[in-house]
Amino acid sequence: MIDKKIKKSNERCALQEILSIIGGKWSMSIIYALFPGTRRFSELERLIPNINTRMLVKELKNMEANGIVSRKVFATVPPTVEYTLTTKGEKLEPIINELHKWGLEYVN
Amino acid sequence: MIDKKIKKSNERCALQEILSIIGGKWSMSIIYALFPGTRRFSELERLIPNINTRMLVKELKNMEANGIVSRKVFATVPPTVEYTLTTKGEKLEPIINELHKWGLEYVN
DNA sequence: CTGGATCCTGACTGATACTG
DNA sequence: CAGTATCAGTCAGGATCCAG
Repeated sequence: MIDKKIKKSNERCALQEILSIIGGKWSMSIIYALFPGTRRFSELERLIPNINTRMLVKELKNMEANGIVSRKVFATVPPTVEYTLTTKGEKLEPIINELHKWGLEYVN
Repeated sequence: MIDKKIKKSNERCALQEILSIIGGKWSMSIIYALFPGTRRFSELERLIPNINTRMLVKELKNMEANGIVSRKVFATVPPTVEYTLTTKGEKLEPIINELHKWGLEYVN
C-alpha cells in the first residue's frame, strides 16, 4: 500500500522500499527471533520483550505479504499457528547479524 | 531521549537501540549518500528524492548526536555546512550495501 | 544556504474486552 | 491459542512559512 507510492521512484530509493518492508519498529526483532527456526505466535510474543499482540500481528501480516515469513495454520484445538522465515527472509540473517554486531560495538 | 527508555532492556533489544539510531525513514538514505564522501546540506537535499528540509535537518542532528556523521560549519556568506561520515558511520557501509543488494534482488 | 518554528496527519502503543 | 475490536494517548513524519 505504501509501496505503491514509492514504487516507481529511482534506484536510490531502493533503501526506502526495503525499509517499508523491514524498517518497522519490530520487524528485525521478529526476524531475529525466527533465525533459529519455526516459532509459534505465543513464542514470538514471549521472546520479544515489550511487543504487544496487535503490533506482532500487524508486522507478521506485513512480512507475510512481503514474502519474508510464511504462516502455517493447524486446525487443532486450541489452534496452532507457526511462523517460519522464507528463503528470502533467511537471506537477511547475515545482514541483521552484522547490524547487531555493529550495535554491540558502537552503541553505548 | 528515546534511548533512555530502552537503555536497560536486555540483549535482544540491541536491535531496537540500533533502529532508534539508523532506523529512521531517511537515515540510511543519508548515510548512503555520504558513502562517496563529504556532502553539503543542499547536496544531500538534492541527492535524496522526496526528503524535506525539516526531516533532513532532524536526521542529521540525530546522527550527529549519535556520532555517525560529523558536521563542519564554514563561516562564509552564504553559509556552508559539510557533513561527513565518522569512522563509526563508515562501518555501516558494507551492511547497508548488503541490504541494498538484498533489496535489488528480492523487492518487486 | 542552512536551518528553526508551527501546525497537522498518520503511525505506533497500551489497556482492555471479546471470538473461533 | 491466536488473534480481532475499540478507545485513547504519544510520537515520528510531512507541509509550509520564516530567519540568520
